[in-house]
Amino acid sequence: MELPAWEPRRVVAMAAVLPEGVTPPGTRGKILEAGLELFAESGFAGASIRQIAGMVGINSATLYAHYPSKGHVLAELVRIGHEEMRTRLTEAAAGTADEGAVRQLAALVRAHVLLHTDYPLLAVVTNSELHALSPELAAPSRQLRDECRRLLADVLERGIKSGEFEVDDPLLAVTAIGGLGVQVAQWFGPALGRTREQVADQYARFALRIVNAGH
Amino acid sequence: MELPAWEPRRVVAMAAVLPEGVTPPGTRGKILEAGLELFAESGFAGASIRQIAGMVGINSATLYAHYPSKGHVLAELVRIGHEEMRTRLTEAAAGTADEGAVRQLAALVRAHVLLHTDYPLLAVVTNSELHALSPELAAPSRQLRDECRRLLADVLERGIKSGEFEVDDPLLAVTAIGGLGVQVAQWFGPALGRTREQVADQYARFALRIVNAGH
Amino acid sequence: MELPAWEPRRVVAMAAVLPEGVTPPGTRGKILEAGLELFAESGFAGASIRQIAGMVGINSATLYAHYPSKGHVLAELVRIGHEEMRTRLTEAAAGTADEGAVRQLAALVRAHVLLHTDYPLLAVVTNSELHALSPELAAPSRQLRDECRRLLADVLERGIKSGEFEVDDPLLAVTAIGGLGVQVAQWFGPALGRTREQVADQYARFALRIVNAGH
Amino acid sequence: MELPAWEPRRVVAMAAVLPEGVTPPGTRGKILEAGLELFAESGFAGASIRQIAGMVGINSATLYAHYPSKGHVLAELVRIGHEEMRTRLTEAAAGTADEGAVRQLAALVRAHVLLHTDYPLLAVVTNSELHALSPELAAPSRQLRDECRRLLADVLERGIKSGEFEVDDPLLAVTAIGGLGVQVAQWFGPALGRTREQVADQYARFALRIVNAGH
DNA sequence: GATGAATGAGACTTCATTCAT
DNA sequence: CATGAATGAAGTCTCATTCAT
Repeated sequence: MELPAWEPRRVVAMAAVLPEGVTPPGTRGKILEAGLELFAESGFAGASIRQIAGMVGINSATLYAHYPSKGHVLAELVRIGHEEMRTRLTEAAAGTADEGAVRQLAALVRAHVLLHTDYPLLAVVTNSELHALSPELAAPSRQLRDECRRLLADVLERGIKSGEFEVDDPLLAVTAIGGLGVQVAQWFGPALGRTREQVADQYARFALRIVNAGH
Repeated sequence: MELPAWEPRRVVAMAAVLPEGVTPPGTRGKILEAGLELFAESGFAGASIRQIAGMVGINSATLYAHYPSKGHVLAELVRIGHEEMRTRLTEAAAGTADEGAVRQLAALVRAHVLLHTDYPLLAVVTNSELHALSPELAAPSRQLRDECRRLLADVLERGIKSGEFEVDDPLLAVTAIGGLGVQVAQWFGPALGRTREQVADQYARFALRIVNAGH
Repeated sequence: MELPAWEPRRVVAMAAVLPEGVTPPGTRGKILEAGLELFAESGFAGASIRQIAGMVGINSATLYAHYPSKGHVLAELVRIGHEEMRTRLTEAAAGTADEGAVRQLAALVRAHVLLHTDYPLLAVVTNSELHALSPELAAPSRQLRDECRRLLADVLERGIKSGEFEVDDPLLAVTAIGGLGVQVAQWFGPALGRTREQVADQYARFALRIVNAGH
Repeated sequence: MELPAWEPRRVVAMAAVLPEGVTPPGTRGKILEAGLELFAESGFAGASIRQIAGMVGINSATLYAHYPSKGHVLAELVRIGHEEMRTRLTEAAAGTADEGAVRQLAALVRAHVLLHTDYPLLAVVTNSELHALSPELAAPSRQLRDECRRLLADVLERGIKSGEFEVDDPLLAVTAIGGLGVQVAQWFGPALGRTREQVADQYARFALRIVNAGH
């Protein structure tokens, strides 16, 4: 097996893409995209307001006409990331509510993985920079995050109750499955030679095996 | 299922512990431990030389009598982390060389997980701050990291060849399994209510299921 | 004797009141009042154009439709303050032109004190922020100020010549008497428990004693 | 009477002199002196850290090796000023404790005036920039200030009780007398053509007249 | 009149690092 | 081995002001 070269960077992907419809118009949106790229690459502390402004092509003071502080730029990114996650997972759960836990878990994991293949930068920032926010700025995102964890835990519980899943330690299982998707953002890219769908399907199968579905 | 409260911090663990026998004596060692704690909590860019010195109880200028730069402190931590990983994985592989791929994979995953339960701060720094190092300082660690990935990949290939494992996409499987352990560092702690052994055993089972061992 | 608590603020009074008939109508007047309050509290350098605009409820750019610069707001306040002083002192002098120097000095000091009890914020700004103006903007106010000092000096000279006053050092006397009133603006307020008239009468007596009237 | 030209500056004096024995040695002392001059001339908000550093001849960052913030420089100046005032007034009161209230009041006013002729810049900063300090930094100075006001009030009460003074409104009298000295700092200088002793003696006589001593 | 966006300058402060002692 | 003092660069953010709309 040939292992692709591993790069000591935070993310492999490069394009700072935000979900459709959420990017504010004009300068405000450009600031958000520049912040996304720089926060993903260097972390919140490692990215400077001047770098962001420079990437946008504005004076660094102009940034403050759009966001009251560097933290607010991160907060908006983190909020967008968490809302997209909540939307996608909720839709996945809702779309399979009438089906068994197996299909619902698969749908959730697929959605989770696709979120990370589609917006790897956003996912990295969302997952690993939340700690840099003040409690007030972090609060909305924390709540969304809890909702998502709950969603996955509920499906697991449902499958266990119905006998579809066989799990020794449900908490560890939900943690492991949730972690699977998170990691995707750090290596998914065109160099991998696999489509987003292929990765999502494969990871859904991994998740089903972890819970011993079809035992 | 009750989900433990999720905290937006980089690590749950608190004690800045380094593997036995590798901590330099005296001030040099204290600097390393302080750096470990601060880099884990705030990242390389977010931690300052004065914070480190303050935690050690020395003047920030004194730090330069022990390390030539802030980057060298991180580099030593990252090197220690990678060497510990290499050592543990190599020993796990060597100790099961005469057994089947199933037992060898289990041993590798157990070792990988235990590395992250035993040195969560070091693991976080090792995994997520390597990008902050210059290529020269990062080079030794990159090589160790490749060795470890190779180790895991080889076991997988062996198991596939022997028919013990049944895997659609070996690369994704090795990636997923490797990622399992990495995540452990971010949430393992006493509040979890599980011992390191319990987590390691469980995760080893997850890995075996992912490769469909005992199909 | 119970000393009222001393507060390290520039003024005790709070209402930003301007003399009747001099406040420009509309936004222009509101800017002037906001500037008065902020310059009195924080000084010219310590108050920002945005604070002023915020207090008025307009955009900071709008301020420039009414005044060409921050300095011009201060200049107008300082001019108003000096003109009010000149008006009041001139009237006091004119109203007692036919009486003796004793009554004229009393009238002048009373007027001076009442000016400071009635417009303490304006007096503070007028007295202590003139230095922040460019020479051109400060020139008109400097002239008014000289006129007022001249007015007081003339009464003193008259009283000395007539034998009503007995003064060792006229310059020091006029300086001390002038300084008496200036200080009033910094502590006069409702908490003092004395009316403006009481303070004015008392200070007039102090002035007469300083010049040894009725020796 | 010829009135000396009045300058719209905060102080007439120029030399940034601190009381003997209180100036810290080396750079720390030079920073204090530069801060004294600039705060007196432009106020706390109007003087910049770079101006101070420039006047000392150091990089602005170096200032922070000696004082933790701009506010701490002002706080030390204000403290020195208040301590010098307390020392001088206390000595004046103590040196005349065995004499009558008349001589004690004269001694106090003389001391107060001389303080302002000797350290006019320090007096201006001490009197008019205390408001710029945070409550914590201002606290020590506020206490000293209260002590001094109490000292003057006590002498007045003593003189009233003994019949040496005849005062309608003691609070206004103590306020007026205290204000006399404060103003001195703003105009005393060589151009005045009077020595410090002459001004102090004259002002002491003014004070005694205000309280109607020798009626 | 009023505004949002923009800017160059500069505010205070912290950064990693150096060096004489 | 340790330090205090120093520095140039850079940090985040606010300043007064301008201009097209």
